Amino acid sequence: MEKLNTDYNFSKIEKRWQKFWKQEKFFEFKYDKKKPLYIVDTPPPYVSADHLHAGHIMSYAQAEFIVRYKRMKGFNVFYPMGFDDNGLPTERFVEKKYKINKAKITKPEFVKLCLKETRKGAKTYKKLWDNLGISVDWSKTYSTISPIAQKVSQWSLIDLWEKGGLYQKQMPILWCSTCRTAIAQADLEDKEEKSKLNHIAFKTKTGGKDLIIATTRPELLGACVALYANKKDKRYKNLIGKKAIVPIFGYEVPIKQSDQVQVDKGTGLMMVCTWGDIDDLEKWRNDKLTTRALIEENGKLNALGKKYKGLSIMEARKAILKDLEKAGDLKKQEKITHTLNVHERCDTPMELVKSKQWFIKIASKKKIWLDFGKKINWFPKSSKKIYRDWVNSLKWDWCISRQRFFGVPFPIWHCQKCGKKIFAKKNELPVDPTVDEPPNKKCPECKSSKIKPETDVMDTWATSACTPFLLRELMGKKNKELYKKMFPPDLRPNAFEIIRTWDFYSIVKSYYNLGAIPFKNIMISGHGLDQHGRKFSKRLNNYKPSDQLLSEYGADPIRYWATGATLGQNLKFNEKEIKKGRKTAIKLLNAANLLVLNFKGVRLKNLALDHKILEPTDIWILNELNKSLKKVEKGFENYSYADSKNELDNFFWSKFADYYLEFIKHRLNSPDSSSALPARQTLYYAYLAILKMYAPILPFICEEIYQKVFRNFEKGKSIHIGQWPKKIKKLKLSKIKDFDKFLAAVDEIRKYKSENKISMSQEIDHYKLKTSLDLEKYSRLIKKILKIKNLK
RNA sequence: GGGCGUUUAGCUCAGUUGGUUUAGAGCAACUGGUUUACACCCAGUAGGUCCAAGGUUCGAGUCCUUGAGCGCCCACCA
Repeated sequence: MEKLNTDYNFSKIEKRWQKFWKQEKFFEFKYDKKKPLYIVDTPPPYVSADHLHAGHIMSYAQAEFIVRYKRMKGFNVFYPMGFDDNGLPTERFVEKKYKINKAKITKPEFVKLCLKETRKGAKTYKKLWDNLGISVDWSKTYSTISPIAQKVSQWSLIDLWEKGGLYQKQMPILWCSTCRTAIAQADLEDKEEKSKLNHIAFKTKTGGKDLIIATTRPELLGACVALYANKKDKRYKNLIGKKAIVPIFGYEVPIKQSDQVQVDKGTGLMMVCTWGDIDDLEKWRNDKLTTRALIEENGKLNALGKKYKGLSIMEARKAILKDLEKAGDLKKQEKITHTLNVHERCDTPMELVKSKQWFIKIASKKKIWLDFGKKINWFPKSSKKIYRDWVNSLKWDWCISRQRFFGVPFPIWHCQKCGKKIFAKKNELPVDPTVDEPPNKKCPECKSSKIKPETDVMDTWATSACTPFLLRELMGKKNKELYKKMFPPDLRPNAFEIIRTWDFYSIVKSYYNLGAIPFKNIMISGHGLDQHGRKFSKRLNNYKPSDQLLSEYGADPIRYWATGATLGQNLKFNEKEIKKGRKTAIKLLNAANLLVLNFKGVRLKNLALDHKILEPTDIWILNELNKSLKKVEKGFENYSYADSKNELDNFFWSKFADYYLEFIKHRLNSPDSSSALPARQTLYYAYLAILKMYAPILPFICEEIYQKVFRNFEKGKSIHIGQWPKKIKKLKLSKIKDFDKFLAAVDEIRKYKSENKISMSQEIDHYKLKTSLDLEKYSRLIKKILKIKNLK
């Protein structure tokens, strides 16, 4: 046993064991038939790693407590880390960082930059996770642009096609005119914006009164296809079925009725354009209106816009309003604040544009998604509702094609002659149709060799949603038994905001591709917030970079802070909680030193608990240990690491340190070795159990103490592998039936001394107990512990 | 407008399926303590109309109804 330095030099300690774990490859997965598997499908973070903060630390640490617990429990844990480096988020990051003009850069040049940033980001993350003690198997890393991920992702797509879940169609779709790509419903976000409600006059053919409509989007005037009023509205009742003339553009549109039109909103008369919003789209579909699609994919007005052709949306808005004003048709402008759907990556208001895109059928299968959701265990339970609500709000099929550079290509070619879609062969993946030839180089239908590649790439989620069945590919198919066992994974941990994307899409893909749920359990974490409860953000400048946090406080104390949030709840950054973690580490060191001190010169045999010689105090603490162990286990089993930590703190600080250690000091120091031996046995056993229970939360300090104090007497090479403590059996509980009275007596005397300002170590002559206690049994002990000459 | 979460000590939060005449913890405050593991400690004290109002019950922090504040999500965007 080695004496420990209680100065707590965490950076030295952390580096030492980080190196050791790496050298010994403890976290590398090796298949072992005898051990049960535990597979974790952890979120592949985006590589834009220049803003890592306590929130990232929190959510990954919380899942990792469970990982370490399972590994100690004897599970064969597979915990690889991926990086999500393809698709729009990466492109946006690179564009911003290098201030790229997309028109002036070639695709290969751009992709090269993306890959460069990707590698950099992955490196930053790896360093952070290592420093934080995230026990990832780095030998099995993947990235979503890597060949293996492309292969799985393309396989999934072809499989979807074969199963009828995939289709391509020309229709109005959600479009981002900044990113110049189709987007999905899940990529939208709300944003409040100030705008103007413009009252615009339409004329009727018969030359009656002006018809005033109110709109926030006057630039769409040239796309107006109808006016709508409610038939209950007396003002417009007579107009229904008649026609109105669109100002400036001068063509006629029908005036129709709809119950959806609210009489008291705007002017009660609304214009429908193709397309201004989702409501327009629905009316257009239901009432089979003519199309006058006006906005192009480049976000500009097309020829239908006549003299406004080529103007951007905002330019056209300005110009049209000016012309309306000139003509006297702009009757009124109201300032309003309204909520817009914007693209979450760039804040651009979403447009509806007619375009040919690829879709996965989801809107018609809500019942299946809900059923699958029920088959998965959600922690906390309430997070299942977030999922359910999202499924119920689905309106669109999942548009998975993106008109971008850096992503997984569709493994598809189109025959120019007969229009047949030619898919790559499943065993020849991955392919890039813009580079690779289609199978047999000819259309299988019409034998034409005029074949064009599909140039779209996939939505980044279309790849990351494959991770449940990508993980097993990392191990290869050689071991068929293992391959089969590796799906579905046991745990998916992630934050609540990607339930509607990563989790939902994973369920969709696993349903189509494998007919099964994608994971058995899901734990949902909250956000890390600043001390005022605000999100960490660059703009607010309200966080310290994560590497600075680590070098300032150490990994173990920060991990301790991360246990502070109840599962699924947000957690405010709290320096005091970090300090509490630091104190716990130091207290563990000090307690270990007490142990070392009392084993000095003692022959270290008979360390196993000998139930024949245990005294009531020993039995009591071991029994309390049993109780705490059960609660700590229950906490980890339910992904409630916070409960585990609270129970553990209570046991270690209050019961073990403040009571038990005080109770046995006199025995350890006494020459009466028959009493010292069971105390030593119990001390050794209970302390080691505490250390093991803290290990998932404070991995570094626990390994330090384990290696320096216990390793010579214990079989385990590391505290982290298969070392979870077991319940102590055969305790003679009949001996401690009245022990709570003894504890009450101790409290009573401590209080007496404290209130009378007597030091605990100062001996007092007499004390008469109020607590009724078997004095014959306990008075000797109490006199020793609390220094009393005569006790009654 | 709809939904979800949240509201408990000065602060940060626990409080399992309703159940002991006294609602917990940590931090902060206060009173003490050289107690040879630890002052990064120990003993103790004080501090609460459990957001509000109603209801169910022998019994409500916990269940129901209504309302308010805060946070998030969704819809409306004429």
